Amino acid sequence: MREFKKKARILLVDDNAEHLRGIKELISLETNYDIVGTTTSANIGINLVKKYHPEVVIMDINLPEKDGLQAIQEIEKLELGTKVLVLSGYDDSDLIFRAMKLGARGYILKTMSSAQLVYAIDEILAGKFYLPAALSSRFFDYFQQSFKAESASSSEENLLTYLTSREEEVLELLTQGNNYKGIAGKLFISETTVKTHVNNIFQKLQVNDRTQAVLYALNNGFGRKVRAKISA
Amino acid sequence: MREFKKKARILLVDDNAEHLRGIKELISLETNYDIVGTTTSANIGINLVKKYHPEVVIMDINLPEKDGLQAIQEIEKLELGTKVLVLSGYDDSDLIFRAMKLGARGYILKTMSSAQLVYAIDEILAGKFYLPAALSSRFFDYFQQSFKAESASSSEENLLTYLTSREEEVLELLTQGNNYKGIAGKLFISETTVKTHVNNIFQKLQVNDRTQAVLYALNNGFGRKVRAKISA
DNA sequence: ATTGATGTAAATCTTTAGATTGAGAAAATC
DNA sequence: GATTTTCTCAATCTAAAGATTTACATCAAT
Repeated sequence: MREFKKKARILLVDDNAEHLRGIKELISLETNYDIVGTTTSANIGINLVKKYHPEVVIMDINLPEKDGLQAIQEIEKLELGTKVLVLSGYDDSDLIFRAMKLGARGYILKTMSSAQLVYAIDEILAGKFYLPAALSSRFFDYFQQSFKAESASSSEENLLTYLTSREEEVLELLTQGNNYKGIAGKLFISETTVKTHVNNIFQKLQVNDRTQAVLYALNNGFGRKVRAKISA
Repeated sequence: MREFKKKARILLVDDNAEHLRGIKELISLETNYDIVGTTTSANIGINLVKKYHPEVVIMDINLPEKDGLQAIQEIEKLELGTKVLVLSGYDDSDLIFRAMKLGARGYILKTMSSAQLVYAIDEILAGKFYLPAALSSRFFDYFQQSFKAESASSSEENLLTYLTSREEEVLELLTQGNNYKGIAGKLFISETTVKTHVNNIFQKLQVNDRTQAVLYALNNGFGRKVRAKISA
């Protein structure tokens, strides 16, 4: 079934020692898994990741000392290709969203069956992502919600459309923090020409200075970049 | 099986007339669906949504006149609870991501089986989201990638931490497009004091002017908002 | 008690930004 | 062919921004 012969190294992180044993037994039944460690501490978990380079880390989120989300982030920062499967007691939208944002490959609830856990591990080992339908819906609801306010503002007339292509170039350089001299040098035109363009941009965007122009640009999808209203 | 008795109104939008007929026949076999219209035009499709208020719109993305993504956005803007299922020929990550971002409830490929299409429609009618595993993986890859650069930059030293609380207030007002006079008025301090603060901010953020300061602030998670590197 | 950080403010000066007017050349549109 | 946009540039002017120095009061920490 699977395209790898070697056993997959798995690390368990859960603050509840009993739960830890339970999962360990469950997973031990699967011959393809090799549990390289279990711990109740996020910090120890991170060190175990550094030591054993497990393919998968099954991680509880509500850990005592260190936040599970932070642990995910730190594991991702190691760039060892370690895949984190979150095993949480909470189906909170924000938790799911943040876990996935920080690099988790899957998120399942503790109430789910052992078969589902094994399935999730297999999917993740195969390079896929795994979110059960119910959690997936929560994720997407949250995801789309975070873009809603933004598209509402873009429902108004976007003044950026009135800019000429040259003005767009100038504005692009403005959004990179250039002054007149810098823009003139980069576009190989005189400084006074840049001033003309910038003044025309101000008129069209109905702003008074470059800072406001830059802010308008960033908040209205300029340069194919969008400012998402997502809490860090 | 399903918890609604009334037939679900469905609208088909696809620029390929043959394909349109094919889908129509497929869906007609399902007794629970009522196809209220088919069209090859995005604009006509939007008008049909206004007229018939279908539960589900099955929409092709690469339409001639108007972009399918834009059509999704406009349908969402109507706020009729219409659920859009994207039926696309392309499994491009960016397309999937943008479609979901704009409010699509599902995304399936034209190469998929009719059973899968029906399943997708049912899931969406039940209020869930539907993304096949392969497309889901593409989505999450793209999603996580869009946050990666950001967390990388935050791994560097964040100069914003050196600011005093008063300087943060001043910077906050700078990021709202205020000039010296505006900031002075809002903080009930003199303009020269504001200049002092602003100059100190420049020193600490290692920038030369207010535009660069504002850009630094926005790109480094100032004000609990984060700029996601996501294409519009 | 002294030190250091912070917040406030003024004075002065240089530089940049922004507003306005006018104007020529090329390209697109009609 | 005439007209309109667009891009270019200059000159001039006012306003704002930014740099620098000095100074004083407060508060927290040593």
